[in-house]
Amino acid sequence: MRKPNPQLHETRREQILTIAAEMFAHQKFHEVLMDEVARRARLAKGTIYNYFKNKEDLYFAIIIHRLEHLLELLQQRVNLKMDPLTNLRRMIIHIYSFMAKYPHFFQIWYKEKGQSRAPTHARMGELYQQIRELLIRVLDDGVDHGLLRPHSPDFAADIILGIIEAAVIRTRDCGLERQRKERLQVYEFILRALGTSRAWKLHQMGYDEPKSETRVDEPISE
Amino acid sequence: MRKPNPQLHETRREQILTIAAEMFAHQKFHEVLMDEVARRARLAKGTIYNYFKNKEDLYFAIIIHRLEHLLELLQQRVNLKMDPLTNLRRMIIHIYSFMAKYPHFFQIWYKEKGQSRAPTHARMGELYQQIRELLIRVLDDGVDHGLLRPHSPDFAADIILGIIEAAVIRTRDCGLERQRKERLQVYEFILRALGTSRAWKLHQMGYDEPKSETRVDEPISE
Amino acid sequence: MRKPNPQLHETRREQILTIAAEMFAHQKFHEVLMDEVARRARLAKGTIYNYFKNKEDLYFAIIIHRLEHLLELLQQRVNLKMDPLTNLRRMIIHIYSFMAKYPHFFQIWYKEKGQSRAPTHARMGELYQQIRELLIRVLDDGVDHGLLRPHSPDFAADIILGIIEAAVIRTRDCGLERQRKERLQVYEFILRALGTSRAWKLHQMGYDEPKSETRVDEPISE
Amino acid sequence: MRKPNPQLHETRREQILTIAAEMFAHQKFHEVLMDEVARRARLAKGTIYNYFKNKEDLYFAIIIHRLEHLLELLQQRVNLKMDPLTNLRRMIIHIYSFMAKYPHFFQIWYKEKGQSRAPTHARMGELYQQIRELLIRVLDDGVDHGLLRPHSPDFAADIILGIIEAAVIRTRDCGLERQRKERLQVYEFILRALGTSRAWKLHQMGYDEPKSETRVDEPISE
DNA sequence: GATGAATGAGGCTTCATTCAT
DNA sequence: TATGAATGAAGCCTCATTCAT
Repeated sequence: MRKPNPQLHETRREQILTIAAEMFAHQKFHEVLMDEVARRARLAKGTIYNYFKNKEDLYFAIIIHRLEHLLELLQQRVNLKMDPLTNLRRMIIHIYSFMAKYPHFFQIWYKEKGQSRAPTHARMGELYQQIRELLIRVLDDGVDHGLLRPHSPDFAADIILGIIEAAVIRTRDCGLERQRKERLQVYEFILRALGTSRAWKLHQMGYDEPKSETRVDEPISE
Repeated sequence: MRKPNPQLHETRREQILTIAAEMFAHQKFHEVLMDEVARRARLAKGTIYNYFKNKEDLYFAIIIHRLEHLLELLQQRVNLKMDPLTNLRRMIIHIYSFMAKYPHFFQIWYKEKGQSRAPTHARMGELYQQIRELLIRVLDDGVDHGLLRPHSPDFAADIILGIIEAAVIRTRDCGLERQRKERLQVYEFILRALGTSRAWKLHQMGYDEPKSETRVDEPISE
Repeated sequence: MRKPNPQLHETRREQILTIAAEMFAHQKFHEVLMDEVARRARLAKGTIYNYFKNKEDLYFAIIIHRLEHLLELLQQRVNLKMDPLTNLRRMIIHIYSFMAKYPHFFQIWYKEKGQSRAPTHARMGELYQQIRELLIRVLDDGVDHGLLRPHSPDFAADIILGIIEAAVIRTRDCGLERQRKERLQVYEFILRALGTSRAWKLHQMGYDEPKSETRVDEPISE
Repeated sequence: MRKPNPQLHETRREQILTIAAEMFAHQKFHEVLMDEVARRARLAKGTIYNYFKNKEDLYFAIIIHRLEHLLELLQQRVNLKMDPLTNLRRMIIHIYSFMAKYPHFFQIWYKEKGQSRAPTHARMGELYQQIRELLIRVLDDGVDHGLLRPHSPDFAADIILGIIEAAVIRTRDCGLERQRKERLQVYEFILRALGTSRAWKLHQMGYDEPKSETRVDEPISE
């Protein structure tokens, strides 16, 4: 018997996750076959079941896995002690980039969100809430600093996420340059809707786009 | 001699459509059983297949059926010779109301939109485009009248639909009063983002909300 | 209520029989749909059931109907007081022509014959036996007249029918001229196998082919 | 680790083939239930589908499997450098024996042959042609050696196969001894029809039946 | 007699999951 | 841990037959 190798185990798990994510994104749940998942992962069917309890478990693991990464990334990039507009901009840019980078994951999430029944998977709901709350804190901070007009932050947060989603779908098949423009357009759209006139001036002067920010265009390492 | 009765045929078809729409909205495709559809429609299993070729056909018939109604409604309510803000407001309000009224249909549509592969059902794509084009014409008209700032109408149309979707999901389980506020909030959010200062003034003076408009709160007869 | 019209009833029945025969000949039993039979007969599905108890009844009715006609024909054409070779020749020619003319019927019969289980339909077995017995009587007569070598008439009868079947299948898609040659070849093959040298000489002198015989090439009226 | 065992796979396939062959021979296609096939094979229903794509595939696999065995056997037993009469005799005897031994298979083949539409299964047509061509070569050889009268070998081949079929059906329920006589009778019938007088003499002297030939009565191992 | 919508038993087939190796 | 043949519950769908009109 081989030594249990947690490293290898995690790698295999991720492989399966990646492959399955692509499949679930393109096909309905019932159209994705465990046989095919195994075949593409170059594993025996039974092996899949060493890593995931069942098909549904695999399905939700995909969403959770990605959401955890996204949350982690956002927590790193957002600093409530910094400029609120920069934070808002980063939220938008990173969520957009993340969704565009993992369209497969995103589409699954997108599908599940539309499902109204009680949180299909508790952990998924939790993560979504955490991302949403981070955005709300950023928005509140903007209001406090007189950069965003007073507004319902709940409403704004949900609508912002909706806008990003719509933008990602729109530019699903576009190149990076086009996507970079799109996410800027999204930011400006939101700034027009929520920002004070001061915020708009600052934006036009480039104060919400520090040089260091340029890194977001780089591939986001997982 | 039993006469063929096309009237009855259409009625039956609609009955099945309504019942199935509810089921597909609450459950995934593979969770909806044709047996159960038949049971709820108080019909024999085989009878369903006299009206729909198969399960998928039934599924897409639901989407198409509702989209046709929505397009018809919008075409009735929007008049390009009238005030552009009123038209925009009506588009938003009616799309929102329609989606809120037929959450089952909406959720199916919402799920299918996320699917990127070639138009699963050509007719569905057609109808979506027609609704989108109507919205674009309204936006262009707004720009021409100096009520909306110059902007990319494609971008704006997709983002507006995304916003409405997000708002509908947010208020999915709320009462009518709450939903009425929500859709107004959506309109104002979009007006802030796209409107000129003149448009905002007109809105605050109520020029974009003629009294006759109140009817949209009434149930939309099918 | 219309007067019951036995004439019309029989006509309808034959129409259905003819159409169904063609279908059963080209497709397996389970591939033939009552829906399709009705459609081709330009009748409602239920109407078929006014003429035939069920699908199997229709199926066997086809075979029986044709076999009755064939037997009747053979009884008319064979006269045991006449030349045995002529009778044998006529048996072969008429069975061949009948099978070639009604390939659909023939193929059904052919399929059923291979089925070993107890006479699927008693009447069908009866008719087959009657045809076979007529052939045996002709063969016996030939032996009695010193035209056929002594042989087992049971064996010969079955083998002759097998030869005719094989020949019909061979020339299934050939023209009338080709088929006329084929059936002559069959007769000669059998005469070589069973005939005495005297029989062969008579055949070559044309004694077994009186002029009146030419009529067999004409369409066989039903 | 469970090794893939191609041997076992083939064995299972043959098991199913054997069981299904019996069922298809006794019942019509639509009367044979896959459930029953599985039950008799002592396998789960789904397992059948690991070996055969569907019911039709299983059906044709039966025919093809048997035809391949028959062709192989004939190729072993026929040697064109040897006496043509012996070869003809062997062809007849082996085809007869094979059909009599595998009546189930034979009946399927018999049924399918009557079907005129384009080769339902290309491989089946191929195999049939190969057997037929082998027989034609034997007949041609006989003519070349002055043992068979000049004749159309196509006609003769088809008629010979038809005769054998008819003989097998006749003796379907008879014992081995009776069948042995029957196939000799078939050979003699054909020799009378096609043979020269020299051939008949050689036959009566036993030159076409070398002692080693008696083995054909032994069970044909599969 | 004619019609054809409705019926529903029962077929074929799928595919997630298990488990002996 | 890995394998993949076997499992069998359960789904979709068909289609012969009925029966109210």
